[in-house]
Amino acid sequence: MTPFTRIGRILKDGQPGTQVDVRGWVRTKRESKGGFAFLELNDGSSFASLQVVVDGGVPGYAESMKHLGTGASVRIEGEIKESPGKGQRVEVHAKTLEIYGLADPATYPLQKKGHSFEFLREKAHLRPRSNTFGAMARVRNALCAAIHDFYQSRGFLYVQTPIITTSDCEGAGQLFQVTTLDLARLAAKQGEAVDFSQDFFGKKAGLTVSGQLEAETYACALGDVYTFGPTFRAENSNTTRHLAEFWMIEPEMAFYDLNDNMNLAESFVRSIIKDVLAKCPDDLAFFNERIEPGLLDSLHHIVENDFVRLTYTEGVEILQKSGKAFEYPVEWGHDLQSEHERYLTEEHFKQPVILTDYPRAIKSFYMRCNEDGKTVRAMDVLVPRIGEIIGGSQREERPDILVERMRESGLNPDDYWWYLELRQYGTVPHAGFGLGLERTVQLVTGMQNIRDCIPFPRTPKNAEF
RNA sequence: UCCCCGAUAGCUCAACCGGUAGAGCGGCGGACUGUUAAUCCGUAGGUUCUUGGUUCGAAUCCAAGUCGGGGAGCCA
Repeated sequence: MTPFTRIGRILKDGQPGTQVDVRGWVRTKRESKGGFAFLELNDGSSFASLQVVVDGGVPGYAESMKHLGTGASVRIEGEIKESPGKGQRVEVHAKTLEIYGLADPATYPLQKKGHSFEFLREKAHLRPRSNTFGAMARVRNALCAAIHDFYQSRGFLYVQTPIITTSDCEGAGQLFQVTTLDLARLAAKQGEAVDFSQDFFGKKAGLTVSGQLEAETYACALGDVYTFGPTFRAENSNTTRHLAEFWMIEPEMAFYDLNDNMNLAESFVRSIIKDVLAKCPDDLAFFNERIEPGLLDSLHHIVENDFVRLTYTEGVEILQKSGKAFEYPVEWGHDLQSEHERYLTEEHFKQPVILTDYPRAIKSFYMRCNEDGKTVRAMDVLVPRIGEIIGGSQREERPDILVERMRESGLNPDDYWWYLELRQYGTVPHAGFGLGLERTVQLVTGMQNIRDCIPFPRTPKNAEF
């Protein structure tokens, strides 16, 4: 137990007459020269702040009030009382006021009034002190807890897959290179090939773009596993839904087919949203009111209704019959454009959609080939506003076909010798998928930009902090 | 990476046809015995993103660059 009380607790069930010690940061100060002041104190334990009434009789009142402003950190000892004012059940009447640190109002960047998210991104070290980012952090935390709960309660093993990898070309995105070689010296020796045998790992290494291949090895031994860690893509992506560093949850299940995979994905998404709705009502009410009107309705709708499931081919037919003038034509064999996905999930079905059985030419080598020879057992979960939130598939467990698909994709099977051995020794049908954590935070909070759904976003030209 | 848009006070923005910059908020000073983005009065605050060009004169027009936003692609 801490020697002080967290504000969320006081607001929830603090009883009038109780003596408390609270510590936090001043959000606003409303001063009356009549001899008292109101402080809004926030310590991150809840969305709402605590109103503290500081009477002129509190020791050091005049000196404290002269300097105290938004952003200052304080300790207050006082008594909980019923609040006569509107907007709060209880408040604290201070008996003592101790200042830990002042925040010069002339230079402190956060004002009482709202700031643009662009501005706050440049103040990533201070933005958690704002309503929006405090709420985002609590929702993100609740989501992470819900994710672990979901898998732990189903007996899945949490497996840590490597962040540094030497399997180049895992099939998704560009790798950030990891090296201890002296790049300046190499640059001076232009024209000569780089000798990676001299590098730290003895070969070219990079940051992982997916833990899937390694997760498969544990699924093919222990049954149901999941990874939950950072993922890196060195793509020059400049959009509201891409990050160079993001977090991904990748469950991988032995003896699952595509249908089992879809069932898990759907109950997963619905379950974690349900948990966050229950755990973060105040934060979500704020997002619903100030960030994305209609958010709560749309989240409840997702929780309470089945996802629509259809094949890629059926999706293409719906799009072609829609009569909608798309910027890009819909043609079987081409990947669906954002506008197509959005039409399906936002206009046609108005709820999450799981698309399956994509053309094999546009999907990764590890996805299981269908008997028709044209499609693979892939699945994408599409949600309104965000688009793709999950990508997954039943994996190709037949060694000969897998090798054929690698060659088809221009990969050298020798580089994947250990992955192929999973199929040579005791191969099993299995499936899995990847859920983007930040896209889920976007979905749940209604935040427009994924850069505001992670504490310190990494995007092209941005790795400050 | 491509397309479009933008960069002016601490923040959000305005400034007509090219004539040396203005508001709200915030800050500071003052008023107010219960406020809730408090209110009211006063006040200070500017290398108009950078470099170059056109012009008697550029925040304004042109070029390049940098950074930011939206859309697209890549995907989660």
